[in-house]
Amino acid sequence: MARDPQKTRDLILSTALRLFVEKGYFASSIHDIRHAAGLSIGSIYHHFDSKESIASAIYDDLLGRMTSMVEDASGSHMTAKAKCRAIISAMFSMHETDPLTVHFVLHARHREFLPDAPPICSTRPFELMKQIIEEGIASGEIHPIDPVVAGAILFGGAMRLLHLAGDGVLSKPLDFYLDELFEAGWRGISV
Amino acid sequence: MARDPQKTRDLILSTALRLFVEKGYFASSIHDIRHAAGLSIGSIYHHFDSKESIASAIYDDLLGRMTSMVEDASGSHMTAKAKCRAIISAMFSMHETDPLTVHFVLHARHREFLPDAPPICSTRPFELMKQIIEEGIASGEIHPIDPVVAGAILFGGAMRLLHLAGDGVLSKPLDFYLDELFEAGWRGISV
DNA sequence: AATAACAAAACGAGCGTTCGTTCCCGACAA
DNA sequence: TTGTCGGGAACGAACGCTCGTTTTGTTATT
Repeated sequence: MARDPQKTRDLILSTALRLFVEKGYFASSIHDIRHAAGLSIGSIYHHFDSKESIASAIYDDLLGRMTSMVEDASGSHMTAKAKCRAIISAMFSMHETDPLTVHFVLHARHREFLPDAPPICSTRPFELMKQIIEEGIASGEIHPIDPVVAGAILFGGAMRLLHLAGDGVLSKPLDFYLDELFEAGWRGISV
Repeated sequence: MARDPQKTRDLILSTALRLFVEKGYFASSIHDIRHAAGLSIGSIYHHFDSKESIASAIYDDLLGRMTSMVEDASGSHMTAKAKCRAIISAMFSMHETDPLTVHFVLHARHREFLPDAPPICSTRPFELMKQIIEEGIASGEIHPIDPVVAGAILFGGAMRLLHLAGDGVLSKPLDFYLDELFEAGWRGISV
């Protein structure tokens, strides 16, 4: 086995992520991860304190990536409309390149095995989305309705599609639906 | 203990549902249910074959209730718009009277502990919703976009709100948002 | 030589489940 | 009325097993 600590650590994380998504957190034992990664129990516990800390590391990593994705999308556009579209587009293409990550962040019941994690809707990326909506209302781009409702229509619809894609019930790739989805969602909440 | 088999059975189911929602399926042991319900292990296994069959019974029950709810809402209205609104309204009021059930059907990763259950989006109630959307497109009420997209906008937004309500992050009761939500969603997909 | 990295075996708690037993109550004969 | 059966319901100690974790031993690197 390659004696490269960083590589081993990443191997543990990616293997665990794959198993967690495929079979769920509780149905994936440390021994399963050991076997799938071709490592030993000792090696895994050398790099991580516990099974929970593996899940925690995965969660932190993907939350970080999602945050920077939303920040990028938000920072490189001026209008609320362009920002929202960029966010949804980025989430969709993230699903193509890294479906496991998106699946994990959307489907996994993190609070069930990460009891100390805050509810996902109060994490940074979701706070940013809410903020963009509020600015759009303030600037007159978006109907003066409750920001929660506007967010639910626009991003809730996108998440629903991500869910369906994760369950493998969509016949087309996600990008195929992007234009229609965003237009319909935006028409619903724009002035 | 009251020697009424039906009462005991219901007690097991309601207790299990509460624990499953509160702590998750895997974190709730049969012994926990035994303790919370004030029963014995033997009694529980007298009424159910296994822990999984308890979850299965809960799942079947709520899926049945959801199906009849959607069928009622669909049958007592003529237009797609009225049907969709009735469905969302019924789901919202179901959340008020029986939040645990809604939480279970929306949040729980059923496939994780009910491996033989079909994906929830291919169950009866969700098929019915899809069908209503398709009829609305055929009759000219709804924009001729992909039915998947229309469904995601309208029902995905509602489900997002149900999620948020389940996480306890909404300041108002769900009914408060119903009008705004449905109007925005419908404006997004109607002609 | 010292230390980080990995391997393998073993551990003990807790899980879902089993099973022999007890309890309760209606049926029915004496 | 009384007694005694039958059987469904409830009980709970105990089992086998899997889990996450710890301990101990080996290899590689500096």
